[in-house]
Amino acid sequence: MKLFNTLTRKKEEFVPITPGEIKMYACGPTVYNYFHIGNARTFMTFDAMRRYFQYRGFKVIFVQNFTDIDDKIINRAMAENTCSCEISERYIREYFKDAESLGILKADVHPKVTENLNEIIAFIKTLEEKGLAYAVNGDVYYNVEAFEYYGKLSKQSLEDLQSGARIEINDKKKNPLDFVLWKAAKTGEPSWESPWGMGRPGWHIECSAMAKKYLGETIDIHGGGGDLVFPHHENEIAQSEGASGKSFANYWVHVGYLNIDNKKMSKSLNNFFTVRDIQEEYDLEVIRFFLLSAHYRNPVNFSRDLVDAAQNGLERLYNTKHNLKHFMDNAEIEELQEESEAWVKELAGFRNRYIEAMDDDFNTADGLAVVFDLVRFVNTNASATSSKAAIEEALALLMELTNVLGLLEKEESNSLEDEVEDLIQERQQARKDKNFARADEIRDKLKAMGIVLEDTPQGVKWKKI
RNA sequence: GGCGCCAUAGCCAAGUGGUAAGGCAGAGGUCUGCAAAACCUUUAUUCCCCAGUUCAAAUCUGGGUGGCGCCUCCA
Repeated sequence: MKLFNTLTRKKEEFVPITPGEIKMYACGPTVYNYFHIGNARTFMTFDAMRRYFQYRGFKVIFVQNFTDIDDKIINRAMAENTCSCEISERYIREYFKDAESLGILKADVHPKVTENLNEIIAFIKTLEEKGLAYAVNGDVYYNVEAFEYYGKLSKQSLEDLQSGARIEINDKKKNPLDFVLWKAAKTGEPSWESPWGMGRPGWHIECSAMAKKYLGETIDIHGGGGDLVFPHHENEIAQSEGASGKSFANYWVHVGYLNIDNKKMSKSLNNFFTVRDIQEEYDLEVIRFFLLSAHYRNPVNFSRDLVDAAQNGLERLYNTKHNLKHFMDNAEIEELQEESEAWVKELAGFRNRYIEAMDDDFNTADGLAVVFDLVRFVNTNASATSSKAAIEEALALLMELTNVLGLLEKEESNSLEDEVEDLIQERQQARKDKNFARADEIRDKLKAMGIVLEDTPQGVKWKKI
């Protein structure tokens, strides 16, 4: 299996620390609002990667944090005249709702900053003892000049970074690039006791502390959105490797941006759509499919037209699933027969091609292309006259390859209201009587109710839209 | 100024040295009472431009052009 590593800017053969096991950490959201679909892309990508690793037989331990103490949360709390805990708790709840709609499974651990203060403080103390951090009036800063590898992830030297620095002058810092590990409390803000006085942690330290607590000093994969490379992940490396003297993460994985009109969707540009917004118009599985149809490292543009196209593509997949189920329900031959045996043998080839594509740096676009090839193959070969065993195998493979990506998991209800059943019956009779006007009338009526009818040699097939 | 990414059909998008996957949309056809779904055929002698390396380049090298990102909170 190959994975692109930001640290080396190359695709590398993936070798876990412990054979068969993957320790994975992804930076989660700061919970002060619903998350936008740019965030969604990152969360969904790591969810899909995790599922794929599991599919390939790895035991995966996946940690994704919540940043539940931060300026933005505090500001929002003040604006709403409430405590920051109320804001963060609310948006953590909302995170899980949106995540579920997107088919994102819960991580093994979702640690919160506020529940890991001891670990964070201990971590900062270690850095201080090692001469990598210094306290000034209740603040504690990381001394970037004391860490010789600072810049190794972003491939920038300290000098280069400084020349382009746009950060504000702060006389407390020895170097403008020094970043805060602990902030002295301001009045009215939540704060915790520490050796440096009351205060709260800086943003970067939390991930170092929590990754260490839940996964150990060296982890296999650390990921996040591309905008975290610098400074967040660079700072995490400085903290974690400075403290342990060991490699922090062997593979750094970064997800490309989601763009609007070719511009990065970001909170600061205010050009974002929240997942909540989109959900009003689309089933979020469409978004998942849309995002998966491009390689995770490439930028993706977001527009209604593109999502509409994705919706049609996903529908093709669902149609095949439903057609196969329909055939299965109507199959007359149970056991595998010679005619089916021939094409069932070819099925495994699609799995192999799929794995080959996905093993190459998680190429979901290529993987989905294989799924579509399978769909054509199955649509061509499987029919109601195939044996049930054969159709079952085809359906199982389709489900296997799509479920890995979190697609086609929805099971639709197979019951209809009596009124609808009656109408379908009436239409069948009308068709028998060649009263096509009445038949079409009923079909239109049902369509208006969201039920689409298909006449097949095995009877009427319907689906809800 | 430093570091980096991207450019493939009407649209989206794989492919990173061996002669252009897949999806959407469009056109024609098969099936159907008509549809729907599905299937078949069709849509890039060519991969932003120029030069070079090579038996061979969308893929490698150099130079352009255009777009984007990080260096400030952001997934």
